Amino acid sequence: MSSTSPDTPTRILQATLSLLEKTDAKLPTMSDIAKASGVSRQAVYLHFPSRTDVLVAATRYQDQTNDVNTALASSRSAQSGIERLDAFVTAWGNYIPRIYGVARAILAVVDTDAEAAEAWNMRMADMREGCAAAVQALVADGTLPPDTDPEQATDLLWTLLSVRTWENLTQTCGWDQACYLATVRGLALATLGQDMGALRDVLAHSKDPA
Amino acid sequence: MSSTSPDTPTRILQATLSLLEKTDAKLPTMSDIAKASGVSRQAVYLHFPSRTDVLVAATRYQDQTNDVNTALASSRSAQSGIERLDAFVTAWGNYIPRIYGVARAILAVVDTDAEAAEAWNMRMADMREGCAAAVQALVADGTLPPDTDPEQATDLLWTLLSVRTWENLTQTCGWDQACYLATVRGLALATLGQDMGALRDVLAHSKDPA
DNA sequence: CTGTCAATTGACACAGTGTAAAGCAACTCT
DNA sequence: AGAGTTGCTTTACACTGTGTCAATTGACAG
Repeated sequence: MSSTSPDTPTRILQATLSLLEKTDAKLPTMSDIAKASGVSRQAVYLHFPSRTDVLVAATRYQDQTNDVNTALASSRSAQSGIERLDAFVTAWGNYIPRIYGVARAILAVVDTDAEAAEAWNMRMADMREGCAAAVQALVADGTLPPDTDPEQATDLLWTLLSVRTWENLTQTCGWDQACYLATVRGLALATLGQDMGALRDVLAHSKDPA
Repeated sequence: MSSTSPDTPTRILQATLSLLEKTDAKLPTMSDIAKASGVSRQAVYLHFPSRTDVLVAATRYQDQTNDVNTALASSRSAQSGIERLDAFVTAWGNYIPRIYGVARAILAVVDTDAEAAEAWNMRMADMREGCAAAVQALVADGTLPPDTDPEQATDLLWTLLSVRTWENLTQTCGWDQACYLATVRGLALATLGQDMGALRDVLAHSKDPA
């Protein structure tokens, strides 16, 4: 299937992704995208009505080729709530670096572009469902601390796992991925899992953040 | 002193702040700023070389009039490390809503504008010193969990107190400020303070997040 | 041979930033 | 009072980037 070159829309998306993945800050213009795709600038408009649409389509294409859901599915098969939480945190935490280049581009235009904001919010809503499911599993186990509102716990987990948090710790503070992951796992379990014994078991085969 | 109208640069900054504080998303253009300041667009360029400079100067002006340092100073007079941490988290957590409008504007251009990024990073570096000082106070008390690297604890606290985290919880998730503050205080203390007894004391006169 | 489709070229409108220059009104200095 | 200075205005322009439009080309299918 890679023998014959893919159709133009696909080539544009692939070129856009490759542009976004090189982290040299500057966001690509339509001309950049066209040049990288090997087509004229107008040809891009033939397939995507606006720059935002290209970016949004690129994220969808990436999600599709990376198959997020498969990555996150493993957490659904976990036994206990704690294990499920940990599996979800781990899966998502390891997925973020793969999407960061594109996420950065979208996030940069989210403040000014309603359509981009919409697209990003939908994507994050999907992820939030994973958080909600993990919290529900904790509730079912009775592992969530009794004075904790599930809704609020979901918000908290969702914030902890946000791309911004990942960005802050790994990009700005310079943590490596392993350290990020260990910390975030520990934090999620410490915050949402009251059963400290189970917590210790899960953390046992995980390196310490330090 | 408010009897005579302030000089033009000041009026521009004040007008910019008032534009930024109405949270109707769209960032003001130079024309918007000029109009709101009651001067011509070119007059703005007479005092500030670029749009970014206006935004940056506006944040400085705001910090100056709000006197951040005074607000954060209270944390320095705290007795124990735990109390100091809590005072710092509370002071900063309550300061964020006051600067959010402007912060949003700066953050929106940070991804595309190196100068804005520089200005924002400096501002956040100041805040980070407060985090570092609070962590140091914990270290001095021996209250920081023994396996925790102070540097890393600072990063974590800094991330927890980031504007993005505040934005996520209060703006996107719709938490009210009291709820945000209670949660963040609890999280900071639970994560960085190992002395659970002292923690409970501090949390005693604070409403529960729920 | 003729349509049709994909893409190209070139031109244009529009918004927003930033530069430049000429003019104008008020204030100060001596 | 005259001269210069300061602060601002008006007008014009260059430049970048987005998005639209129309005419043209090349290839392929019926």
